[in-house]
Amino acid sequence: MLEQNLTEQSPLERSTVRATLAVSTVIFTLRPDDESGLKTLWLPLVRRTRDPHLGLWALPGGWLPADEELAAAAARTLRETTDLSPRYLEQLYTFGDIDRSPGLRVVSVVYWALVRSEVAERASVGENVRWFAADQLPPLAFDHNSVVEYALWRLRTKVEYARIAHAFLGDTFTLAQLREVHEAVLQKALDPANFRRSIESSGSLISTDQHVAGARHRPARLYRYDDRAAEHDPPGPTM
Amino acid sequence: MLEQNLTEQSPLERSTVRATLAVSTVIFTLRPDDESGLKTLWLPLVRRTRDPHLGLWALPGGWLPADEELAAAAARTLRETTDLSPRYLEQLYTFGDIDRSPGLRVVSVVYWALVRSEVAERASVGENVRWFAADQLPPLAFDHNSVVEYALWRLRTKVEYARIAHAFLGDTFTLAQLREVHEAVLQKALDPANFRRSIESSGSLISTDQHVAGARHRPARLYRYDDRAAEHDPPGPTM
DNA sequence: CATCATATAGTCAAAACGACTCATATAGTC
DNA sequence: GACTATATGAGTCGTTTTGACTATATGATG
Repeated sequence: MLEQNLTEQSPLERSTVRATLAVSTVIFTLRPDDESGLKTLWLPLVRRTRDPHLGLWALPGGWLPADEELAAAAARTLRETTDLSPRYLEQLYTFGDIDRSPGLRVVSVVYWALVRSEVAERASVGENVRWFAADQLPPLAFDHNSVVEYALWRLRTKVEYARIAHAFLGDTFTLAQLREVHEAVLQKALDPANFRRSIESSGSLISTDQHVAGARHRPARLYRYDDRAAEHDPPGPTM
Repeated sequence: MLEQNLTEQSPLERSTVRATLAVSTVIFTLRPDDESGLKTLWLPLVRRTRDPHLGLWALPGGWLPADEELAAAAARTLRETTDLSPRYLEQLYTFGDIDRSPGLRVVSVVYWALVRSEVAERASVGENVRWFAADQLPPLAFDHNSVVEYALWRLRTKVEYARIAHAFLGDTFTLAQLREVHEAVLQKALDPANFRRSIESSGSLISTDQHVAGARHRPARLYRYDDRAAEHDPPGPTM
């Protein structure tokens, strides 16, 4: 940045043609599939109301204001399209291929976010905002299909070693609910006993003394995510 | 990117104050420590010849030309400061805090790179380019100290599960040389037998029928990195 | 109170891993 | 030419982790 061997003028003087910065967000939630009833990953898209790619669906996002932090811009676009606050927000990747946007050189810093399922149910939907099943997307604007694909890969790999699945749930939840999240993300069934063992050994949950009654079986204990455990998470820039 | 709900004019019209895009690169190589003789991580820095932070050392980089790919810009700054080609180059993170550069809003897409040790030995050094031991850096310009710290964390975690260590070496190398790389990066001794076992089971190397002679002991077999194995590496945007 | 369905606990073998032993092959030394 | 130092490369052993499986607990239902 501000490397001196190349730039003898200020960047604004040097070139009239500059890359433009945008921020986009891949927002995941879990909701029951219409057919199977099983929970699957969904994400909101916005319809483009201008060229390029007018009419196509695209990731929510916008130009980066010079006075707004990157993560704040991602959270804002998330709020504006879904009326939700992210339970988890992390930078995914920066996409900057020259030809990814016709005409203008656009470099997009993409974030990915997780929001709670129940809240997302009543999330705003309109003519220009719609939720799609993450693995059944139509052709999207720009390179957004591959962006989503990469975000999906990141979510699926990270859920296996990081404590992020609880971001889809409320403050307290049963192990069965947490397992349901893992199963939905990984798209495979998990053994309840083994799942319990691995979660317990990770020390990421605190067991409350509350139970959920009403079901036609032994009541399940409610757990809470252990915030103190987050201190042991990998370092580096998050959010 | 090009989100429509927010932006009713083109971004250029909308705001005269825009963020400026830069690309920087953390370039790692291995070289023997002056005292211990053990190989440690080193990286090249450039001295700032203008404000802000005039005189301080900084990561090599520069403004992003609108007609150059992000990774190409990273590789170019790498070539311009070290005269080397990267054996490994990957996007690290995009740093964009509002106050990270005084005055101007600069968003830096940072790459990290590995270059071969032997070649880096004769790499260009000058008044304004110098190599530093990665864990003994002076106070750097901007947020570059934390950038390097994050790059170091990324290198150390990734070398344990990805096949990147060979990027420090030549086309063929002994297992002892590869182990020396791992030991230098992880800063701990590794059991030769166990290291051999894990590498062999990973299937990332092809054994040649060549051996290195001259040493006062049993000659070690030379191995070659298996390019076909790279197909099984994680997907997503690389380089 | 028998039954059902899931929560929770426990078992067992295979695989992965760390620490360790030992035979092998060269170059240098006597 | 025998001996020695040294690192390669193969193998052993016990511990930990992991996946598949079995068994028990408990409230709701009829």
